[in-house]
Amino acid sequence: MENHGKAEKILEILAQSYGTEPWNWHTRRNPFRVLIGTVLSHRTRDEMTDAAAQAVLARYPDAASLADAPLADLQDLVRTVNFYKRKAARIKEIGRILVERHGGRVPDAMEDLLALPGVGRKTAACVLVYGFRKPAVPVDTHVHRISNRLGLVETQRPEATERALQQMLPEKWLLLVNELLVKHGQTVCRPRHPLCSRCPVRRYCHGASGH
DNA sequence: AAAACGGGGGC
DNA sequence: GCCCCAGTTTT
Repeated sequence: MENHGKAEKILEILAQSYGTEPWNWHTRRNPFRVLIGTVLSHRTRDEMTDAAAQAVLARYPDAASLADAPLADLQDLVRTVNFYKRKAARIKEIGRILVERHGGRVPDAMEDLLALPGVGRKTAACVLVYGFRKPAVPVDTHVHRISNRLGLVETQRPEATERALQQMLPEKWLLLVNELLVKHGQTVCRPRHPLCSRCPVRRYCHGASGH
């Protein structure tokens, strides 16, 4: 209610500050690309992830080819991302499961996505909203922290933040809320030592430090 | 609820 | 050298 308008206002300001350019593996409505790119991105800076994701997807553009990829080649292609050995095995296994259980395609149900190795709610939400344009909110540590700091939610668990944001936000913002809050979280509203004096939405913020 | 996983870039 | 990072899984 009160927060509906507030959330939208905040996102409008952040969109002006940071732009609305989507992350590159989100640019196509391709659930497979979104899935693989997002799994590779876990706990890894996006500039490290991008080249790896592009390389994998260029050589293995679908589930069937990924399932048959040599593990050593996958490891080599994704060597720049964090947890690369585990992730190489995971995306190969994801390919195998997609072929075996889903006809080689990415499922569009949260429950099916969560059954894939290395896929939690955040990754599943990315696939749903970026890949399928279905309503979902990817909540990572930035989104959770900033939503609380701004007083949009008062939640302990990310899943509660996810539900609240999805209810609060008009559909047009679902594609952008994650990227805008992540960008804000990386540059200004950092986990420690936030740069509140430079914050474009500080007048909405409950947790501003140093006034 | 907290720890483990696990590695390269930036300061 | 130390600290950080678009999470997920396991204890």
